[in-house]
Amino acid sequence: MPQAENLKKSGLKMTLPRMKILALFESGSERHLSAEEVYRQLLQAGDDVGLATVYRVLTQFEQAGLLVRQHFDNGKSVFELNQGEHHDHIVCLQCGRVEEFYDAEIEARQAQQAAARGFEIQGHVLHIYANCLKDDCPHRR
Amino acid sequence: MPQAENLKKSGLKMTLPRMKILALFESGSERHLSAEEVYRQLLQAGDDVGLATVYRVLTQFEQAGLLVRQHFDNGKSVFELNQGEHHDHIVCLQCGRVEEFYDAEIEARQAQQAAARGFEIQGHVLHIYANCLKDDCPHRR
DNA sequence: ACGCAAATGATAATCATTCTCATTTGCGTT
DNA sequence: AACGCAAATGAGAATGATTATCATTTGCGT
Repeated sequence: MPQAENLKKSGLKMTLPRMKILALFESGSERHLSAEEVYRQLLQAGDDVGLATVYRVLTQFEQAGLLVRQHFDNGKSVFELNQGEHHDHIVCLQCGRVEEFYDAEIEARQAQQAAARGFEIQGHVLHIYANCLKDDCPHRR
Repeated sequence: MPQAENLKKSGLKMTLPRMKILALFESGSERHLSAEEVYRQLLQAGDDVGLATVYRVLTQFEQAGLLVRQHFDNGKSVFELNQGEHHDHIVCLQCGRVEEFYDAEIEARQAQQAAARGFEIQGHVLHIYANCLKDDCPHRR
């Protein structure tokens, strides 16, 4: 029961809502979920959780390092399982496809830029917006 | 009167609130302003504008390409004059201070990463979140 | 100067998220 | 296996940023 282990390590009790929420991400039909989506999926599954709890738990999981939060330009944010390695996102403007990438040089340069200005870097967001050239992507302009 | 030209080109009437708001950015004591900050500065200057108008006008200016909007992870967004050249942002999580930077290597790497995955890059968002070490920055939470 | 669509300002509404607090629950201890 | 209590929860109120509504005002072409 790996999620239980993770909860314990984070100093969080193994409560029903927490297990359910973590299970949602780990069963992972969808990798990225907003708080509202988590809430709706739990309700549909017949679980009686409060929206406040969903927000609380997601935030705790983020702080515990179990989840990573992504804020998008439209003001919404989604969570995804933290699978260890940091990555950035490239998003297709046409079809919404999301791919992940990691570039050590980019990471290093960011650290340099921050340090050079007297900032202690806490994190960053790098979203590349693009058009993908996949066959099933609707390429109208 | 360059701002008047810009307004006309955008199909927007040359109204008092719009001139005032644009002038704020062009006189540019501060480069990045939130809607709330624009509102407060106008009130302080004795101009009687409504907050709704500020939001409306900022959005219109963004659509007209006069301003660029930056969404930050803390939920706030700021506007800055669109001066053509691209740059990224580093934001202090404590005091909200914003600085700009540009790193050619980061830009080049992004292009590579996108191309390697078959994406035609259209744009990107790179926000570094950090704590600044300035004296007037409230380092309590 | 006239008229009318466009723009404004005051306020209500919305949306995502956080807070409050009375009740419930997990879990270490008997 | 029941007890006790801090931690966690759920319902709803509160918040903060932004958007919508609508009666009044204003820019600007005639």
